[in-house]
Amino acid sequence: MSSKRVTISDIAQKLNISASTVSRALKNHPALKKETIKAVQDLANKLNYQPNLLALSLRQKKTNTIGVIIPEITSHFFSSIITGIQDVLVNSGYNIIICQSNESYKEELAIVENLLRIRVDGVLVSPSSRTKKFNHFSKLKQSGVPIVVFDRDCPNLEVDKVLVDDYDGAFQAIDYLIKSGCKKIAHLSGPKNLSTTNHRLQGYLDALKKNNLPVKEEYIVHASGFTHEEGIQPTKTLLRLKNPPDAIFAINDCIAISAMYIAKKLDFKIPEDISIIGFDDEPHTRYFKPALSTVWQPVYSIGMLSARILLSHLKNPDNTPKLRKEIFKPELVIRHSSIKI
Amino acid sequence: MSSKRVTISDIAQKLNISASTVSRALKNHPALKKETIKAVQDLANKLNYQPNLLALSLRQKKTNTIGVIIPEITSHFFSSIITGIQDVLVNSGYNIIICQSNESYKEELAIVENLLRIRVDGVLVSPSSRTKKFNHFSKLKQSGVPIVVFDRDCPNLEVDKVLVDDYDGAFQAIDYLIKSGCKKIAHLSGPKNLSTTNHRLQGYLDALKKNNLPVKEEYIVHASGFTHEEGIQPTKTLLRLKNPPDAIFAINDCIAISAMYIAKKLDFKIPEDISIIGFDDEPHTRYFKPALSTVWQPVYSIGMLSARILLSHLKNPDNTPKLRKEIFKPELVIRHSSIKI
DNA sequence: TTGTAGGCGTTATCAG
DNA sequence: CTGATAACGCCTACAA
Repeated sequence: MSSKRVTISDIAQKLNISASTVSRALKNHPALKKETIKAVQDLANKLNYQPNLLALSLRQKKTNTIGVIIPEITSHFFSSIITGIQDVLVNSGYNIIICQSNESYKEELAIVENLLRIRVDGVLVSPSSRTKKFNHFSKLKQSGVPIVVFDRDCPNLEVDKVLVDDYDGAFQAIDYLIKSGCKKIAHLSGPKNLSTTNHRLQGYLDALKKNNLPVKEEYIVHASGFTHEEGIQPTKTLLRLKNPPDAIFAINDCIAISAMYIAKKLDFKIPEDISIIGFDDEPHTRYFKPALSTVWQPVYSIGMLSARILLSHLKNPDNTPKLRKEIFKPELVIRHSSIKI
Repeated sequence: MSSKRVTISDIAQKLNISASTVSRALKNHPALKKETIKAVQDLANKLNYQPNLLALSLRQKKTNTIGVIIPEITSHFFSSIITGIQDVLVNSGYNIIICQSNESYKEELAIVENLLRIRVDGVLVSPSSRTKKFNHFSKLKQSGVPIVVFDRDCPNLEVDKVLVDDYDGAFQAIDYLIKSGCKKIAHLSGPKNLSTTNHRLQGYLDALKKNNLPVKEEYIVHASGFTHEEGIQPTKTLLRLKNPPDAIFAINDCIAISAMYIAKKLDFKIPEDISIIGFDDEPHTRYFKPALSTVWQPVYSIGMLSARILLSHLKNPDNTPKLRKEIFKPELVIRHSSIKI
């Protein structure tokens, strides 16, 4: 930061008036003489005056900055949510600090400390998959920083939440697979103890139950993360079973794509031999051969709504309305990697 | 931001000492009595004291905040660069404000104004594809804010730059295609007047020339952007030519994937009838069938180096070493969407 | 219509 | 070893 930036008192001096007059002139205070206002604004422009938001923040105890904590930014899922968040918040004059936890609880803790120090006005967070305690978030809340949790739930944490009905998304997918004739449906699940993982697993289980299909332990395999690489081994485990599945429901599209890749390598025909359904509807997926069936989530809306809810808190800081828990419905998108009903 | 946050003077009062003593105790000033230090730190912990970085920034004229301007965050390319940037900067105690221009010059202008106002210590920028004048960046520089431009060049702007040898990447790809026997090579180019677009186009042209192949105007089609959708129509234009190409070099992977998609639809066999090569090496591409040949760029390194160069300026604010222009070499990755040599 | 004074939270400087 | 003071840039209640 340069030290030679022009300030209000610089302008005041040159004009032989007081700093407060300059301050008022800059915001067109009605009680000022028009000439004064004009003189000040002209000089301000000429000198390229930029208000120092730092000083303003300090005075107003308000930084107009929001912290956003996500597991990682390179996934299309989270970066799309961020776009939704930014579109709302930037338009309301807020700055956004995006922080990646890299799925690490420890980094998440450090991030929260930092956000506290820089005095963000609010926080939007999707916790890491390794986060089991949420005290750090409670701490934020206790310090008066409103929080909205999105996508991944923090059970028992009493804050506003914007989630997706993962249970329903999974249920729809499995129900469809069964109706299309699949009987041996496997689930490439995600990291354990994550709300999204759990809910999708439960949807899977209940859909089987409802259709009187047995649950086979060996058909449920957990990937340790959400990348392609992490999908390879679990898929192999599944397809090398003596009695391999005739359908795979994957925790997300990357894993589903790995599954397609391995399935083809092992000479399974998709969808004749095996149906595959993913989750997220990433932009690439429709261009695969066969085009991937998947469960679409309203990513952009998730971001927007989370931001809007946070905004509403920032506007009425005092009143504590009852907790909001918004749940979006996902939609099954059937393409060609699963048999049509 | 809560008003009930504990400050240095809160601690001072409770301990009946002065604020300056507390300030010193908090940073283990050697001249203080150990008991004082302990008392202060204990109380600080107990009260969950968090230093107000705002006040610090105001005083030190230094915000420890860096602005990053990119066209959009949802592309894997830019989000990976950001990760490289963050890994370097966060470790050095900086906060990062990520701003999306959405490929709009106007938004870029607004972003620069804002960054100036919040007094960022430095800026990393990859300009929008519609930016033709760089006065706003000069203004930043004149205000004493160091800038590093990455990936997309700003011709005639005298700042440090971290670029990729796009010319070479294109040249390698075309040369390979020619050596593999392709004779009618088309180029799905990108938005005009972008440095990366121009350099890749030039590499394409020169590789043809070097190999004594004629340049056909109709084989050069510009996509208006970098998304799948924007690749569809240009590909159709190309493949419906009376004399369609036997190879397509696409400006990026998304466009290349669209090209593969359309080519298959129109019954071109890949790579027998037509070879396709993309640019970027996005993670999905290797899982396509056929796996996409492409040009890899060291995204993470681009981010890291840009951040490091910026850091070096922040550490020695006075001396103006001569401009750095670092150029990474891309690498051709041959998979199955192009004929092997 | 404009100026003065005080304060937001912190730390460097000078005193004691 | 510790305290008082001033300053970073801005705004606002109060005064004139």
